[in-house]
Amino acid sequence: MDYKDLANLIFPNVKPVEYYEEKYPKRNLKEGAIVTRYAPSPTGFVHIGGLYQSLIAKKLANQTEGVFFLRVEDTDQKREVENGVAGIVKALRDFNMLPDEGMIDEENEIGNYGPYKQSLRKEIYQAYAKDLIEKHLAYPCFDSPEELDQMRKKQEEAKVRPGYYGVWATWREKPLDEVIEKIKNGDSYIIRLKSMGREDKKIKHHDLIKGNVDFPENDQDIVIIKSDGLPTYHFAHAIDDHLMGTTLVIRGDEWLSSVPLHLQLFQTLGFKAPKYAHLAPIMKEENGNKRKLSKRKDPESAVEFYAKEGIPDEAVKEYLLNIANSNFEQWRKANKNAKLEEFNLQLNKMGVSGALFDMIKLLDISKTVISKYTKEEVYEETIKWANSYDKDLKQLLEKDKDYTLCVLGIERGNEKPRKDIAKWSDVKENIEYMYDDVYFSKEHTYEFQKIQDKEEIKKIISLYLEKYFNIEDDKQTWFDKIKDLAEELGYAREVKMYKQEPEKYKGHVGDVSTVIRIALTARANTPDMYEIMQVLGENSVVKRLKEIKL
RNA sequence: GGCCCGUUGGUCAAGAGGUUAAGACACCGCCCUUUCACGGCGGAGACAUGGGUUCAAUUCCCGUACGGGUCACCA
Repeated sequence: MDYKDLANLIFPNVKPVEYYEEKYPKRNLKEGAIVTRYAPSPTGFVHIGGLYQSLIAKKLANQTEGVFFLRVEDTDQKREVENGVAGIVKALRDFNMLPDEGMIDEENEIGNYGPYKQSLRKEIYQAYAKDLIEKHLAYPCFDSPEELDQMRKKQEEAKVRPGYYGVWATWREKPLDEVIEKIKNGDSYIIRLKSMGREDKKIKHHDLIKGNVDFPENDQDIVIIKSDGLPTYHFAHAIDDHLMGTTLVIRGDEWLSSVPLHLQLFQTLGFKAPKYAHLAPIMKEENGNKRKLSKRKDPESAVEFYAKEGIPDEAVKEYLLNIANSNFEQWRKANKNAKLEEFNLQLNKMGVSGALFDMIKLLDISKTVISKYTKEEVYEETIKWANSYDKDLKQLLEKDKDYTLCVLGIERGNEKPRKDIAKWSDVKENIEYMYDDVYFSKEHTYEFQKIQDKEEIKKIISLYLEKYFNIEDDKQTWFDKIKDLAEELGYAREVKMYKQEPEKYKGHVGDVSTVIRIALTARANTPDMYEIMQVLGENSVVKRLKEIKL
């Protein structure tokens, strides 16, 4: 009996590794092309950090004419969630970030380097594990989880480094007979890597984001195949990214400390290691401390949150790019209408420590993004959102599409477009009062400001209607007439005049126009009143002003 | 605790051995021929800390504090 026999006993039916090396040939891409991936567990939940990773990965692949693929890491069956893959694909689709290769829905995939779902690659991992066992670079270990726990406790008490290494690695050099007997006996076991690393030696790693980082070598005999026959993350990572031709691994920096292990794995398997870029996480502040955005505590950690709020995917991506490269802001300033695709992302410009998530900044970006939309785009996007989250709004918008377009077109499409919509869920509040049926179905409390006297208010409104209101007027005429109205009632026709000699007037034109604005809309703040009147039309304006109950 | 990483205004951040230490968001004030939003102008506000090295350090080195990550048959 030798190690070859042992390997055959453990994995009698797997193909030789050469088969896979041939089946997945080197990719034929141009020099410098980056092959990278997003490799989530199929929990169905996509974290904003996952989107961030994907965005960066996809961008780098696109920039270099490389490949961005989606691999599903479902080797932990306990965490499996139904339709988890579909949830991930949907999130990527919503953000227009579908991969070039990999899973495209729950079951299906595209690309020549699959399967892209790890549970379907079981025998591939086993083939390589078998190869390692043959070479005595891996071995079965029969310690139960309970025994390992006990060992760890002992190590803690003795104040030594915990783990399966050195003298603690009891199954590492057990006599073959004993091992084989246990296997034949049907005992449960796992496969461990036989680590050649030494803790007192350093390994150098150059990370594309974090820079040069030195670690002690890995000397732990880590598990590569679990007792259910599936690989651990580490082993699957090495096999998959080798076979799939990954050149750059972009992942969260919680993996940084696993780099020595991963490099060792690539080396032991005879693979060329990819480059790594470890991303700083997106953080949140709590009680003065920073912590990662949490799935449980922070709704904004879920990609779905943004869809629900109605924040356009473009805005979220733009915000993420802001965090990723600080020169993005400059670029955006110089290229106001350029597409995100045109921005050149650079890994070496990424921050090394986690940024606090800033919703206010996101909303500011979103406002700007939306302000550039045409009224038709606003209409379409709002309907799309309302269809899922606000049926009443959908109905309101669709009842009279032409009218709605006029409402959405107010102060839009010019040099300095309005920026009052930060998310689609703002739209309702912003436009509802422009619809007569909604407007008249509600009781309004008119909160007048400087001019409170009811008689005065009535006088302003009635005089305006009798003498100055004409829907046909152009903007300048309309404007002049408001001034005339103010003047006739003893208000300054220019604010400046009032400020110079306040004692001469009852107030100024702004006070008067505010009365009309509030009487017309029941709101103190609105977009340009001339445009509002034009959209409402003569009948509505007259009706609103006449029927006001003070 | 061991091992890694980090620390520039409230937030995101640029930056270099010698700078008046950028810019964006937020905040405040003024202006923009009537509100709000936009836009313009201006304001307040920062190099965690102690030692070195140096003519000179926020920038380089060491320590301290603080923060983050990691030490599974989870990824």
